[in-house]
Amino acid sequence: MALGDAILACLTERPMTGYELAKTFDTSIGFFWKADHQQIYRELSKLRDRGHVQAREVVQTGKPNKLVYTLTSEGRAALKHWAARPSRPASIKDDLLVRMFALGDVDMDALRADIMARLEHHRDRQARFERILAKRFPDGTAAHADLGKLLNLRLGVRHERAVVEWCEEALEVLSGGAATSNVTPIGEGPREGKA
Amino acid sequence: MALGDAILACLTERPMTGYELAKTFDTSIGFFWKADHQQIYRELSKLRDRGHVQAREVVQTGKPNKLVYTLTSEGRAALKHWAARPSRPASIKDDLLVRMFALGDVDMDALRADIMARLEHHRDRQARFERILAKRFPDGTAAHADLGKLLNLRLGVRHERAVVEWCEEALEVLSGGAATSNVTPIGEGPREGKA
DNA sequence: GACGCATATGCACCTTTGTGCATAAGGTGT
DNA sequence: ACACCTTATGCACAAAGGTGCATATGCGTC
Repeated sequence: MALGDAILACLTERPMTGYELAKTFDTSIGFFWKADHQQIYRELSKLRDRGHVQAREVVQTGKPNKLVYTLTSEGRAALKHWAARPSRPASIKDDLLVRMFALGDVDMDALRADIMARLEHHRDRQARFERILAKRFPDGTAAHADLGKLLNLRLGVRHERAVVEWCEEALEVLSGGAATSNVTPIGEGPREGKA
Repeated sequence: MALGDAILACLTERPMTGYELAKTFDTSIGFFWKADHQQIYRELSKLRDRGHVQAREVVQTGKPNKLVYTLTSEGRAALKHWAARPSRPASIKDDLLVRMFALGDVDMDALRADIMARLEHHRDRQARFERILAKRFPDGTAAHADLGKLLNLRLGVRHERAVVEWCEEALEVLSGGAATSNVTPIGEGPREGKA
């Protein structure tokens, strides 16, 4: 039932329609929690049934009427209650790692291409997070309620950076050349960050 | 259908029973892919129906007979085929990040306690990965077929290290004291690794 | 002797997630 | 005129994942 709570968390910011929530899940909170619009609409109905959100219909012309969902006090309490229990660490569950595990039975060229694509993907995300950080929190400071968002972005940067470094290492190791050696202790390599 | 492929990947090492696979999913490959025994047995039946694995019954006394599953050539081909398509990056989906996002509506003491528990958890995992690395790959070298396992462990170390550093940062920022400031560029802090 | 633990397999149910499709209207491009 | 994108909501079905329970037995231990 974590998606429901993620939606409640979004609605603490401001009331939103399902459509807006879907977009939010494509950007800010969606960086670490993917959900498409069907899931969100379904979950919203459930939350409404439980009384955690309240829907207000806004009549529109030309477009279908929209339902603006507001967090109720019950919803806020439910979120607080949920947040009070210890979280459990999520597992990584990445296809690529399964491929790596069975590296002996895998086409190496495809694997290398895959890692290269991933490298770009994670570089992109790292850059995106850094851009958002610089824009939303230019002094590295935030009001209390926004501290979590700042920290989430910083985790994003750290995580993507770690994966980027790993992709680079993997490509080097798998390049065939110095294949089986020259692995250096982690955290020693050149570091081109904002140094 | 990724769990099925993860099982096939495990079986490239050697034939195993469902029970052994469940244990494997608790240790090596399970560091990044959790699955309990029910899931594994279910998936094994499916894989057998598809002809990707073959079951051989081994009669035992005192214990229920066991079914040793062997990867068939069809299974190996299916794995290869699956591995050839580009992987898609997994999202993080961590409860803790949702809590952080809604930080204004959350009990701060519980949140801090949660982060502290996580810090320990990730430190443990980092240490475990480093221990396994040192034991299985003492020279940082591996035969081709094992390179993926080495790299996976090194990703594990990198990932856990990133999260550990973030937990420390989060605790500092949320400690109330210098609450809203003193965030330094990432990748600059003291680094107590094997330096 | 009762209790739990390791070995070994599995069913049934429920929740969560993913995919495809449907509706509805205005705007933009060709 | 027709195709396609954006806004806005939703159903139906299938696949995947998680929880609890059931079975069977030998071994150690309290």
